[in-house]
Order: sequence, then C-alpha cells, then structure tokens
Amino acid sequence: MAATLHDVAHLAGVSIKTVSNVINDYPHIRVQTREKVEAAIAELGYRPNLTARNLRSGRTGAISLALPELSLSYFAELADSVIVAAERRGMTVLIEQTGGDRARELEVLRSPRRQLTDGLLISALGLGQDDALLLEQPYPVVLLGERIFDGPTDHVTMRNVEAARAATEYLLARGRRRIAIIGAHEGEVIGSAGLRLRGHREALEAAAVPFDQDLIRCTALWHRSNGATSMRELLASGVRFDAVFAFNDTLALGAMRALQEAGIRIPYDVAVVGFDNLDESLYSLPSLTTVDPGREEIAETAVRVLLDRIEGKADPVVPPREIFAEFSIVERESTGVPG
Amino acid sequence: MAATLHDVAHLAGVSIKTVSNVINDYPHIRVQTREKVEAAIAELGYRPNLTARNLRSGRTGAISLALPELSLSYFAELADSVIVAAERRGMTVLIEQTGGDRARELEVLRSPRRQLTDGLLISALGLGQDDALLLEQPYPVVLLGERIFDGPTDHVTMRNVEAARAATEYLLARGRRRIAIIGAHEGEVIGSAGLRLRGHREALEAAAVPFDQDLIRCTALWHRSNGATSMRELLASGVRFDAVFAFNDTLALGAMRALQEAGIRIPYDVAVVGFDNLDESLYSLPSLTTVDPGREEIAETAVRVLLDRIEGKADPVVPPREIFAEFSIVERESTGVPG
DNA sequence: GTGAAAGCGCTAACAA
DNA sequence: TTGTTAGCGCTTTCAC
Repeated sequence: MAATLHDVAHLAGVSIKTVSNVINDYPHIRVQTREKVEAAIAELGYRPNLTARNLRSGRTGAISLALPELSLSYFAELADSVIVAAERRGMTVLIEQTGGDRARELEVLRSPRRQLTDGLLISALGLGQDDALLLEQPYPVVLLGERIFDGPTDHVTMRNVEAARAATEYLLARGRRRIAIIGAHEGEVIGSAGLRLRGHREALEAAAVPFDQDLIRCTALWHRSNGATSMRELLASGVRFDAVFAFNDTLALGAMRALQEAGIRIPYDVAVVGFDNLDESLYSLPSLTTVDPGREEIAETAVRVLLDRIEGKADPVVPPREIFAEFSIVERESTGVPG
Repeated sequence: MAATLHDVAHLAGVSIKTVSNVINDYPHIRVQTREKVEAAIAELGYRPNLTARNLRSGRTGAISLALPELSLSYFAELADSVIVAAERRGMTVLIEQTGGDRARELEVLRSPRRQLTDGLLISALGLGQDDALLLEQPYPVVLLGERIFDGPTDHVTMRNVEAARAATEYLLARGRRRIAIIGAHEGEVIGSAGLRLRGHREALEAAAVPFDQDLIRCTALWHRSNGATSMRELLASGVRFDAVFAFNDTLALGAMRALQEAGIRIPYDVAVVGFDNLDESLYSLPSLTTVDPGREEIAETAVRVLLDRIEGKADPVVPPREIFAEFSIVERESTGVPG
C-alpha cells in the first residue's frame, strides 16, 4: 500500500498539517521541521494522492480535448499543439474522438467523464448553429472550429473567409481564372466548407471573375481518397480549369495524385492550393502551396482561455469571447516558384 | 452547486445507501423505492461525482498513453486505435508526449500524474534495455515498441526482424540486388532500426547477396525531411542501387520525393518499400509498398492486457507477457504492379 | 430491503 | 510555527 500523509506525519513525528504544508510549499516552516518531513517523505517514497487532492480541491489538473479523429493529420497536429500548450501550464490532456458525429459530440459534452477533467476543448464537426445552447455546461467549455458562432462559450477559430479569399486572390494574381474547388459542402453556410467557399466567391467577385458551379466539387469527408475521387470526377466531367483550391491539404494531396495520374502537370497546367499547412505538404511532390491557419496560435490561445475560465480569472465577468488566429499563405511549388 | 447523493436521498426520502444501490444496479431494491429514487435523480439532474468515486474505489476509468509525438503519423494512428480500443471498454485515454526523450519518458513513469489514471501504455523511444527495471512501477504498465525486451512488464510489439526480412525478401524476389536502407541507427542492436536492419541482413544472407555498408543511411529521426535528406546524400555519394527499404513510411515518402526530384523513376529505376502502412502511403504517387505491422492489433491487445492487469485478472499470477502482432506486406505501385 | 456510519487521502479553517 | 478537525462525495461493511 502506498504511503499516506499520515504515515509521513507519524514517521516525522509531526501532524499531517505540517506535512501538507511542506508539500505545498507553505512558507512559514522551521527549516528543521521541513528537513525532518522531507526525510520521512523520502524514506517512505511518499507520493501525494492526486485523486484525494482533486476531490478536496475540485480541480483535476487535466483538460479534455474532443476532436473527430487523430488519424486526420490536421487534428493530430492540433492535438500535439494543445498537449504542448497544456503541459507548459502543468495540465495533462485527455482525448476523446467523436468521429465528427453530432450525437457523439453531444455525448462528450454530457458525459460524466467530464468530471475527470477541469474543462473541455471541443473541436466540433457535427454540431451546428442550432446546437449553440447545448454548449452551455456546468464546466468551462471552449469551442474550436467553425460550426457555431456567437455561442455561450469562448470560441477560438481561424479566419476562414479571409484566408480562403486570400488563397483565391493568390491564384487570380497568378493569372488563373478557372479555379476548381474541392471539398465544398452542399448548401452549407457556416462550417469550414461554407466559409471557405464564401471567401472564394468574394475574391472572384472582387476580381469580376464569373463563378461557375461546374467547378465546384462537394465531398462530405476530407480524406485523401475523397480528394482523388473528386478530381477524377472533375476530369471526367470535361470541365476546363487551370487551378484547384482544395479546402484542406489532405484533399489537395489526393487531388494532386489524381492530376498526376492523368498526366497533368502541376503547376504548369493546373496550380494547386490547399489549406492547413500540414507537415506533409512540405514534402509532397510538388510541395503544396497552402493556407497556414495559425494552428499553434489556436491551440495556445484555446488552452489559455480555457484555463482562465477554470481558474475563474475571466469568469463570469468576461462575456464569451470569439478569438481569431492570424493566417498566412505559404508559397510552394504547386503554384509555381514564387518570384 | 451540483446535486449530491445526499440531496437525492433527501428528496426521495431515503438514505444515501439506497440511492447508491439504485445507481450501482444493486439487485434487491423494491420497484417502488427505485422509482422514487430515479424520479429524484431526474429532478435534480444528479450526476455521480467521479472523483469521489475514484477516491473510494481506487479506479479512475482512464489510462495513460505516452508516446513520442502525435505529429508523427504512426503515433497518431496508434493513438487513434488505442482510444477506440479503450473506449470500447469504457475507458478514456490521457495522452502524454515525450518527444522520444529518455528523461521525459522516465518522468512520465514517475510522475504523480499517473494517479489520474489506472495504468500506463508507454511507447518508448528513449529508454533502452538497461532501463528495463525502471518499468517496474506501483501501477500496471504495458510497454509498446522495441527498445526493451524481457522487462518486468507486459510488452506488446511487432515482429520487426521477421517483417523486415520479409520486406527485403520481397525486393530480392523481384530481382533487386542493390537495396539501400534509410533510417538505420548507428550501432543499434535492439530498437526498431536495429531489429529491422537485422531482418534485412538475414534476408540478404539467406539469398547470398552481399551486404554493402555504403548502401546504409543512418538518421536518428524518422521525419519526412530526413528521408529526403538521406536520399539526396545517397544519390550524391554515387553509390549504385535499384531499391530502397526505408524503415518507416514517412522516410520512404521523403525519399521518394528526393528520387523524383532527381528524375529517377519509381519503380522502374528504383523500387521503394516502407514500413508502417500509414493511411497516406496509399495516396502517394506512386502508392507505397509497405509493411503493415499490425497496428490495430497492437493497440487492441495492449489495451486488453493493461486492463487485465488493472482488473487484477492476470496479476500477479501471470508473468510478464511478450506479445507479437502479425505483420503483412502490402503491395503497391512503388515496387511495380504485382502479378 | 434499507439505514447508519466509517473512511478513502487530502486541504483548509480555526486553534493553540 | 504547528496541531486539530471537519469535510470533499462516494462506497461499503454491518446492523436492523
């Protein structure tokens, strides 16, 4: 059986309060007492029982991160950044996968497992604007992603519209006029796909380039295979295009694969732009021009904002905040060497 | 403030024991009593406090997974599989990133944070055979990976030697004789790199193909960029080769990129084989022939074995087990269309 | 079939 | 500066 505060106190010949004081770095302790206690701790190999501490303090030292799935590179990299940011603040991260399914996202929000952690970071894909009120929970929640705006919780997200607009403007500036889109979601207004499509259209409009529905390919999932399939469909449809803006890098990589299979040269015949700035986009052939949505900033900010709420610094005085990370366009070979 | 057992008991006009019985599905309760209690639970929106339950029961319902980093695709996919396997058994997963650093791996083993979970799955990269005894901890530990064998804990791993041998045999069977290796670790015997190199040499020996040190490229990290760099070095060295066996897919993808930049055709001039069977290897151009090391089986088995220990089913009667997942070669375009 | 009460290991008022 | 004590919310003997 592991040693307890009592065992240590007994061995050191002091009260448990004194031991507790030593452990918690309470300042006013006689050096002599402290040493006695520390010796006893060392001898017994005492380690504080975090569960008991948690029960008492109401804090667990962990936060939950709910996301669709780790095998999607974007979320793996996001989780990496969140864990690093949390660790820097002494917190650990418990991960839940929802598969992007609304029912499972709701389950995560309501699960008693939330009590194992002090707060929840949820990257939702299935929830929609109508579910906004369901984010109101008896514990701090920070929303990631772009499915819900103006909800009851803090929200950290990226500038989807502006970033997509910049991506399209970038292609237009290089003389491309027939820009195919991969990854649209039929009828979506809010959501990554909807917002990115809006940004794209804004750029077209501003440049007086006509919008052509035939250039838009919808695909619910943003896996590599969907990118390849969409591109094959596009090619089979016979529609003419000189650029592709894929709504994430994974789709873009799949699409590049299909383009190359068809003998189409990138960027000479078709330029390709992705979104996410995944590690692997730097190593594809050709390397992929992409939108860096500020993933690390999002993770860092989300953790900070969540901890503010957990520690009560921001609560409840501060109303729900909507925070946008800065984006940038990363130029690589898939759109032609810059300069 | 959240409702407690007391509140429910008070409202239902029973004792807390009765409420506890209802919650824990204790069989001998009068239907009438149960209904009364359930009504009270519903009315108060009562949710059991897991922390208190944990303190009392000594179980948390979570396990820890320590791995190098989630942005390495193999570990992201492994984490995905572990989370799915754990969830199937009603457990959640807390993830710690060690960066593959020995000191941080030791820290994970000794951290008081381990008390937030019932056991630890550790995929070590920094620990070595000499650290075996440090795996002995006052909580269940299951080791993943190939840095330590015959340690004091259960160990779930892949058949590195046999799988690597099969990969090389596969290339030899297709007439390749000059097989370059990417991802070796200087002087390593145990460890993924050491074991895979051994398998490779065994295959060469069995086929009486001479081993040439000039074909071996060492790189400590197995990132894409290292694969590309190693390949560029290899090409610059002027050594002749007709195949590459990269010790993981990420290296292989980086190497393919460098080969293609140099105008070398895959698989005509050089065949490429990877290791891990990552999702993205299916969508590269050309798609990558690779070793499937049985990742899902590893995750599933590791979680099962860990829970056996946690639940005391296997403890301490059963001695530490060493379990190997089955592997297979997945044939794709990078070694020529099969048949 | 249900209740009373002890106690998991810790923190924090309050006392001394 | 240190000790005493009352819980945190729950499970679990042990009565009744």
